[in-house]
This record gives sequence, structure tokens and C-alpha cells, in this order.
Amino acid sequence: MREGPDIARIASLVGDPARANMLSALMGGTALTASELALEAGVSLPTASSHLSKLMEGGLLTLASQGRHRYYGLAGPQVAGMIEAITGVAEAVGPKRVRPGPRDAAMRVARVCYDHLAGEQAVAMLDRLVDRKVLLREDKEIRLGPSAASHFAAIGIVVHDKPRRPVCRACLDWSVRRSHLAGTLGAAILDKILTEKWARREKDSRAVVFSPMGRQAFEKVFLA
Amino acid sequence: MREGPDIARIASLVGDPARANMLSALMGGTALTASELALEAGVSLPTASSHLSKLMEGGLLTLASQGRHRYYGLAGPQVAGMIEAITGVAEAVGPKRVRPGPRDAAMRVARVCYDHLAGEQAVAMLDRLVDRKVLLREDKEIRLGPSAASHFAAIGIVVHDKPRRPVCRACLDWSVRRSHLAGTLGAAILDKILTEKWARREKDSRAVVFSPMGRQAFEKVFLA
DNA sequence: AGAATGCTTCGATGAGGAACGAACTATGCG
DNA sequence: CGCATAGTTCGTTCCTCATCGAAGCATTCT
Repeated sequence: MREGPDIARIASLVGDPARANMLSALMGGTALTASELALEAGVSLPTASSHLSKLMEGGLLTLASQGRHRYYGLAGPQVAGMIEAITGVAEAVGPKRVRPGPRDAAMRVARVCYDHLAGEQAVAMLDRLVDRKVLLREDKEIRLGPSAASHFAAIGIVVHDKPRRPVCRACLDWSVRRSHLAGTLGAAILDKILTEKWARREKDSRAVVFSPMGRQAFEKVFLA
Repeated sequence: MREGPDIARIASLVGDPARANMLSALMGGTALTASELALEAGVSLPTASSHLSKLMEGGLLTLASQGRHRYYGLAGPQVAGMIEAITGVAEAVGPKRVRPGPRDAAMRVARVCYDHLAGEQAVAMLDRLVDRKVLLREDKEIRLGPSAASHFAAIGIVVHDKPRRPVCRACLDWSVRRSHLAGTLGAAILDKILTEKWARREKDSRAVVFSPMGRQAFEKVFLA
């Protein structure tokens, strides 16, 4: 019998369909209320509430009470990364994917991963930033290059030098199976993409759809 | 209700304690037989077999049949990465590691792993044997060195040159996270330790407790 | 205050699945 | 061939846990 971290406990939390749906919904990055999550999961409110307390107890969620609303969100990037990893395996071993619908295609191109961008676009972006030595990829770690601060400042992104969480993190992309950029920098970039209206979030999905002009702007700034 | 890859299915496979233990055991990279995995998981053979077919069906394992042995291994790096991710979260949110009890401490020092010795003692022993070039460590494989036969013969251990199962095998130690010696040689050594009464097995546990004199003898022979 | 909304707790029900013993199949050994 | 080892399949038992309705708190609105 082995011991160590109780991985079964965590996995079984994700292993219930209702809870898995809730977690997937929260991968969008926005905190949701119990009722919204109940709807996402397709269960009644009491059932959802029970699931949510289990997820809380398991440390996978955070809770922000605002008046009579209680907003549940993922506990952190590490949890998000775990969900992505599981999603990747599910995708890979998943039974003969029926033809991916248009929404799946959009998801593959660009989607929200917790608080940063994922998908082919995101992977390409990280590749290019590393190519240009703005970022330095070291094994599994990503660090800022010497020119990083000025580079991002020119775009209008301030890179905090002492954030609570890492500026850069590699996050494995389930659709491309290569890393994309997470961390505060990844979050800031996604924020820019959305506030500049280069892209908009698909309703009720994690997909991020670029406008033709937005794509051009994005490519000019990040893929040049 | 959401669709997409069935993450709950995958997570629930990992979510059973027995299966989680098996997968953790396989994280060492070496494929293991059903009986070994049953032991690791602390369940009976039929139960283990049932779990293994579920893991196979879920696509998390590969199977290599060799004669009447069936070696199960992780399906690939992606699966390993997922386990790592889950382990990371479990570690992070895991309840304030309670101080390991006396029996746990004993387990950490020396315990039975299927039919050979594991724990700090076993890891130290393998290190020393490799140092002295009695055994040769090649990547994940372990082979007999030129002096091995005479060396073990002197101790009273006959090394079969054509055994049914490998003479040497590396087995990852969960407490030390390094390899110890398995295979028929590992089994023979454990046998010697017990028949010489250097140590006795703790009742109803995998722990192996050395007597003061037994420890001296063991160290003289294997750690000199 | 009273009513309405958002959510949790309680209790009962039911289904899934984890467990093992016993019997069966397959491979290897003498 | 018969015996031993490795593993699977079958059938049964048992228990966990997901589910929902009803009732109970809590917060805000009027």
C-alpha cells in the first residue's frame, strides 16, 4: 500500500460528471454562482450545493461571498493546469472523436484557459516570443528575457517584477500538446486582447474568436 | 450541460484508491505484473485484475504479454503528466502532512516490496553495489557486473544465469524516490536477510525491522 | 415588517461499483 | 500428462455516494 499525497481523493472529486462539468465551466476563468453551476452541470440546486462544498473541502475552489451571491472560482492556476492535463488525456484516448464541430475548431484555435489564452494562437505566440528572445524557455520553466520589460511596455503591458504568482508559467495545451504562456503575463496579454477588442469570447464557451482586424493586430504585435 | 472530452471518465478512473496506487506505482516507468500491482494497491488479485481492465479500457495503460506474465505500463508521457499534475494538486491542498507515525518511519527505512527489500536501506544497498561495480546501472536498467557472480556466491547467494524473470530490476521507491533492487536477485537478498534472521517482518505490515546485530551484519555485507 | 431571492442542510431513496471467493483459462515445468 | 503459477471471469455482497424534495437560513428589496 502506498501513501503520499492523496491523489485518489483529488481525482475522485473531478471524477463525478456533475463536478467535472462545473470545473470545466470554471475553466473560463470567471467565477460563477451556485445556480449557474447547477445549470451547467445539469443538476438540481441542492445537488450542486453538495458538490460545491465537496470541491471546497477538497481545496479545488475558492469562494467569494458578495451579498447574497456566492461566487465560486478555481482555487488557482495549478488546479487549472490539472484540469487541462486531464482534458488532454480524455481528448487523446477519447473514443473516435466524431467530426469536430465548428465550435471545437474555434476552441482549437484560441480559447480561454483559466485567465490566459490557450490554443494554436497561444502556442504560436509563445514560440515567437521565445524565438525573439523576449522570453527564455528553460526546460519546463519560462523566464523573462532582458528585453522583456521594454518590449511589453511598448505594447502597453506592465510586467510586475514582484507579483504574488509567477510572471510566466508554461501550461500544456491539450489541443496542440505543446506549451503556451500562463502566469500574470499570460493573463495580462489575454486582458489586452479582450480590452482592445481584437477578439471576443464566444457565449457559453471557452472559445475566443478573433475579428479579422483583431487577428492582424495580434499577429503584428505578437507574431511579427 | 457541456460536452467535449469526457474528463469525468478519466478522472474517475484515477479516483479510486486502488487504481490510484497502481498508477502511482507505474509512475516509476517500469511495467509491472498484475500481482505486483495488486500488492501495491493492497487488494486481491481478482480485484486488481478488474481495475486493470478498466484502466486498459480507459486507455491509460498498455499491456505487454510475455509468456504467462502480463506487464502493465502507463500508456504514455501524457498520462504520466496528468498523474503528475494531479499529484501536484494533491500535494498542495493535501492536509498538513501529519507526522509519520512509528510504523510509517519503519516502513520508510525498510519494507517488503512484493518479494524484495525497499526503503532507505534498500536504496542505499543498490547505490553501494553500483558504486562497487558489482552491478551496473544503465539508464533504467540494471545488469550484473563481471564480479557479480563471485561476489554473491561468497555471501551464499546463487545468481541464476537464466531465470524466468529478470535477475535485476529497478523499482522506484516511494519514500526515497530513487530506485532499489528488484528481480530474482532482490528476492534472494531479502530471503537471505530473513533466513539469517537479520530482520523480521512486522506483523500485518510491509515493514521490515532489523535487529541491532542484524543491521551490523547487513551493513558489513552490503554497505561496506 | 413581510416577501422574494439565493443557497444550504436534512432525510430518504436508489444505483453504481468495489470487494472477494470460487471457478475457469492459459502458460510453463518436470 | 499432471502440477504449479499467473491471470481472468463470474456471482454475490455490501457500502458509498449522487440525487432530489422539503424545510431551514440568510440577505436584499419594497
